[in-house]
Amino acid sequence: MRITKANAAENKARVLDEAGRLFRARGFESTGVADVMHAAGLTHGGFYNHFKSKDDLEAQACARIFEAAVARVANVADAPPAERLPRLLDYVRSYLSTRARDADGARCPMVAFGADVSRQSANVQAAYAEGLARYLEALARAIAQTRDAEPTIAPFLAIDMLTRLVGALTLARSVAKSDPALSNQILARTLEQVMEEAKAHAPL
Amino acid sequence: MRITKANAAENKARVLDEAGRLFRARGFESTGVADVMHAAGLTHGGFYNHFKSKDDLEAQACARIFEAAVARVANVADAPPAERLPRLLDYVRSYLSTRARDADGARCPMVAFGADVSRQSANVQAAYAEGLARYLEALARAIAQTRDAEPTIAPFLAIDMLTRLVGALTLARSVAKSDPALSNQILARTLEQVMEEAKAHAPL
DNA sequence: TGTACATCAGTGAACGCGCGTTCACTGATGTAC
DNA sequence: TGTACATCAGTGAACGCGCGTTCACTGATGTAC
Repeated sequence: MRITKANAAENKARVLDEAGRLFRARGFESTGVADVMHAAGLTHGGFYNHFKSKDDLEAQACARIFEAAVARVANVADAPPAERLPRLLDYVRSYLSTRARDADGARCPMVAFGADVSRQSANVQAAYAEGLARYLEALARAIAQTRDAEPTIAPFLAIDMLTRLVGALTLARSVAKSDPALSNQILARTLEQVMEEAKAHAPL
Repeated sequence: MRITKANAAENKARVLDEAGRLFRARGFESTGVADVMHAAGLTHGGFYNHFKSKDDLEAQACARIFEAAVARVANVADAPPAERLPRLLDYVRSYLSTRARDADGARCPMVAFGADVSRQSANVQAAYAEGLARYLEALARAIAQTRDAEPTIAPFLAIDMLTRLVGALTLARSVAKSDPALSNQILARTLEQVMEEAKAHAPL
């Protein structure tokens, strides 16, 4: 039963969304092609009408996830001037919240895939690296706009902030079930430090 | 052909070492029980003489890896006073080196397993959480000894340092092949920042 | 605009293959006398 | 100390099972006239 071109495109988009969700929640290795297709309401046989291989799906899903992440950061930079710092702080608060930690899969691809990307194919690594570069640019732009001057150091400040966010959320998630007190401590301490740093050089 | 008790214990230790190496290089899911046994020079059938399940192996390997990591950090704290700060700086330099980044598997279990621990069984998570707690204690002790006073904030400083180390090495490893320039930048920037922070409050 | 045919997204069964786990067997070690 | 037997670490084949991928088939859509 052939289907409208538009319908097929919708189906592919739904498959990519479900893949992004499942890959982040269970990892690449533990998520089957059939799982993804069924989550999208399809049977698994049709998978290869849309993707060359599971690898191809991983790479495309990766790119899509980063697009969303970059859009969220761009939302900070694109705000009216007075809103920028508050939005940046909101972003950090949300990133390091217990709610984000306790979600089934990490929203942030760096936290969800971190250790696994370097074990995937070159395709996936390329999609990931391009996504991360874009993400860091967006973050640098957002940070630059919450500061008076020194736009040249913004890329470094973006690295500083991102390493702390990724490290803290990764560690907090990894011990969340077995040592919730330590997990909370890691989140709280890092939130405090990152917020302080973000506000330190903000314009009045 | 039965074997000496001592020999059997040696074999188990060798299996655990190989498991630690392979799990860190390929991840839990992509490392088979048979791979581990063959790496240790044994056939896979005997696996269940030593371990209840693959899960059990993962948990024991995790514990063993953290032991080694804690020992390396304790080596800083146990040094003669004048050697402590230099050793701490050496530890950080080595942790954030391109050599550590380019190794097949990350030596640090937080970087190697980060995202995956929360997908493993409760056993593995418990072993991991206990290991991380011990590691942070050792790091706090090392940091406290390179500072004049304020021993109460050492645990927080340990969290600060560890989140940066883990975040930076994770990110640097994930883009090492596709964007080496960015990868180097992340390592270099974080090294600079962490070193500065470590030296800032050191006694003269 | 209407008709006839080719296309192709989706279906469901089937294929190899690798994995975790089990099992019958071996024979030197450990132990009870 | 020596002997006889039970133990058990290691072997290699076998078991299910789930996975990525392939395939023959379906039938509505898209297209050429």
